[in-house]
Amino acid sequence: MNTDSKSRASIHPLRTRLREETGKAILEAAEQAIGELGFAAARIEDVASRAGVSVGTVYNHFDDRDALIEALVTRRREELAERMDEALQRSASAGFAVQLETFVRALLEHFEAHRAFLSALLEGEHARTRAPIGPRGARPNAAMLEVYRRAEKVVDRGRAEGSLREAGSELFAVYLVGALRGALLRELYEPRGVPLADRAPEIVRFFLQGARG
Amino acid sequence: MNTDSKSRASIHPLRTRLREETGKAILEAAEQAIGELGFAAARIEDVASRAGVSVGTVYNHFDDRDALIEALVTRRREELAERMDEALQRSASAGFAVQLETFVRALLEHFEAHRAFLSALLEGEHARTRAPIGPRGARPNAAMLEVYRRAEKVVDRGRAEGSLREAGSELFAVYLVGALRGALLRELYEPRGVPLADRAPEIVRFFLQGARG
Amino acid sequence: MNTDSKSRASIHPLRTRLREETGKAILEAAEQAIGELGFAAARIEDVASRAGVSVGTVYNHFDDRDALIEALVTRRREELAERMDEALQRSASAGFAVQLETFVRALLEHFEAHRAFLSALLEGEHARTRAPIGPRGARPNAAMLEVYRRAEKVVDRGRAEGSLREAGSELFAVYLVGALRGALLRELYEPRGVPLADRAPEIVRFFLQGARG
Amino acid sequence: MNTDSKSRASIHPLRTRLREETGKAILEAAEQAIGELGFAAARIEDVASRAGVSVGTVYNHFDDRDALIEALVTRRREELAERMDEALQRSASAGFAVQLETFVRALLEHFEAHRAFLSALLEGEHARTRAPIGPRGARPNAAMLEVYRRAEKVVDRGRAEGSLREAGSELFAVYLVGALRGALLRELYEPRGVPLADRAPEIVRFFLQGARG
DNA sequence: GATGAATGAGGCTTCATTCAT
DNA sequence: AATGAATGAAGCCTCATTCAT
Repeated sequence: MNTDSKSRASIHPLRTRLREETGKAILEAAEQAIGELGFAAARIEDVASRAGVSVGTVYNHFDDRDALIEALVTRRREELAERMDEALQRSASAGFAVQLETFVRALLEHFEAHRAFLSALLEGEHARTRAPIGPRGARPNAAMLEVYRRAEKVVDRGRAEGSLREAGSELFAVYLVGALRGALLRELYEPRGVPLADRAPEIVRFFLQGARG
Repeated sequence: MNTDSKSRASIHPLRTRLREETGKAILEAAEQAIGELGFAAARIEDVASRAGVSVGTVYNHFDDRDALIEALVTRRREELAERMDEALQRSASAGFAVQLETFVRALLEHFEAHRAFLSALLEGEHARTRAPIGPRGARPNAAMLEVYRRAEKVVDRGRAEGSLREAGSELFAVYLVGALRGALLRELYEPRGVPLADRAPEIVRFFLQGARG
Repeated sequence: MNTDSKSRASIHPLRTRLREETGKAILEAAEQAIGELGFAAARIEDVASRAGVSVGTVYNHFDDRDALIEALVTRRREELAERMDEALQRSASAGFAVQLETFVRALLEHFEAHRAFLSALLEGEHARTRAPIGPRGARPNAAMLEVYRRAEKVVDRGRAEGSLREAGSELFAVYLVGALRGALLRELYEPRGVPLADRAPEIVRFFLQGARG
Repeated sequence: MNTDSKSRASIHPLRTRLREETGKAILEAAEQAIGELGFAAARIEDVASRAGVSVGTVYNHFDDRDALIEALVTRRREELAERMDEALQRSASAGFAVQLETFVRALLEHFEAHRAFLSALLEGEHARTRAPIGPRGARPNAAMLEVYRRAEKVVDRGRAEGSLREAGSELFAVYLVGALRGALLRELYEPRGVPLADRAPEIVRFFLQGARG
């Protein structure tokens, strides 16, 4: 959002609150619009109408389209990071397998909560807006980087304590996230009634033992 | 492409050949442009200039932007399908593990051959052009469906002959493709010198034994 | 026009008024542009510049080029219908010959008021925009249908009260409108100083007595 | 057409003949295309395909689109002029009323023979192609001028020999042609089985006696 | 701050015209 | 001469962004 909301918080707390409410409503509308229409097709007008405000108001809260999307992605990424970190901390003292499952479950839950947006986010694991600026080339999006970083950490622990083998382990995190992502997309296309998070043990088992054992 | 090229092919074989060359050149230019700029940002002009033709020529070969993209995606999908089927047949008489690796290798090779485009294709595992078709949001793209279908077949064989366990097996294909996809994206972001296909044994081992064994 | 202008009219009456003004200005600019350039040659840009707005604004008011033209034609047709009906009612109690002349005069006056546009409207007594609707070719345009309908009514009255003969009378309305149209076009090509409406008695005399009597 | 066909007529009579055949076929195709699609919408490709030749061939015969249309209009106009003149001469020695009817009949027959094209020709009694060049403004098309000229002549004779009154007579030709045109359009929209030419007596009666007598 | 009409750059598409074969 | 693919100027339309109220 445009203003640094701290500065006047004490002077106009209500106004500030309202402003923040509107900002959040716009972000949620953007998530919804992008979920329904995709990054490329979602127009500012789509966001505004879903938020129940005018286009002008959207621009009162965000500098431009890119800033809006960036704010949305950033916020979701931070929420995801928090959730992952919380899960990792909570299970830090448990065994590796438990921590692993806790981590996987956290991811599944987060995606379940933002299923619509997820669709569009996974769309570009490497984010890309309309007008590419600067030298093009694939870049993993920041959210996925956060995920990979934590996944690496968990894998590292497993390897350190001998729960995972060394050979070929540099891609374990990648495989784990990939398998997870596969499960998510499948759920997206062929939704089952079951909560997504219930798949966690199964995924962990696959990760640890593979499809044979 | 627009042609019913057969009709006069016998009269002007050269011209027909040239026409087909142009069509192919445009498709390749489209692949390149989309690879560089993304589905949403690639303009017809970008395609035309990369193909060394004028915009008008693109429209002499394809009805509109969507038709061009569809033609490209379809062609690549068919090539991929052929490659997968060839691999499966070639290894049909070999053991399950060998067939699995052959299959994985075929996928890796195909993606390596179309690395640029791949980036954009994975972008939307659920394809979505401008106008989302129908009210529905996510749909797996046709190419991925072809992949899943074959992967299921391979997994089925493994399960049938007792090489894979039953429990949780309905998502094995999904995990396999997911892990593979993870490896591909990683390669995209942090390319190594090694041919991608060399990763096949490692991925198969992970799939069969998991990260523990 | 695109508006459902009522919805917020009470909130911003001024803005609503302005919006309607703009819409009307665009319609008038379209009439002018079409009058000068013809249906086929008049570009949206021509309309916009004559209205003193940008292209975008035209599209804020009308869905597309066809909608704009349709709106214009419809509006003029309705005005014409009103004018004709008013004339017919005003002269309903007068004698047949008087009513006939009043009717003719109303038509002449209307066309005089929209001389520029008239040229283009008569251009296609059978309307035809870009895409001919259906496989069929010629269709009388709606405005002329309105004219014919009223002309038939007047003729019917004349016949009913014995002022017109029966024989061959089914085309009398057509002849009347045709003769009128001829006079209009002549005026268009070789304008005289006299108000067009002054020709009414002459035309009526020709219609009733022919060129002999 | 481009070449002055006389120059080589004696050297390559066959080739010349073929060339002329093609040219005529293209003109007829153009008439057909314009009849179906309208002046504005008929593309060179539409003409070429109807003529069974390629676009290039059209350009081998006519300098550009305007030249093609002009050639078509000119040819039809000349045919019409011939037909009218023949009718006038044939009936020169007959009475005025007979000549009038002969003239009207000739017009009706001509239009019947080119009904499709007629539709488009009447569309613009003042011709107007895509890109208007020079100062715009309504101009009667040349074909109609030919018609008016002859109609005036006939009317003049009638007036000279006292068959028509003087008062208001300067527009009699205009009324006559207008009434005729009305009848033609009516036939176009609501075709009857009867040959159009059979309407001649009726129209003449209306012209001479009006709708009353 | 909210509103929504106005703006105009930019993308898509058409089609008259050219020209190598 | 005929062919038809290539060309590119020009028109339609969209939508991010601005700004007066």
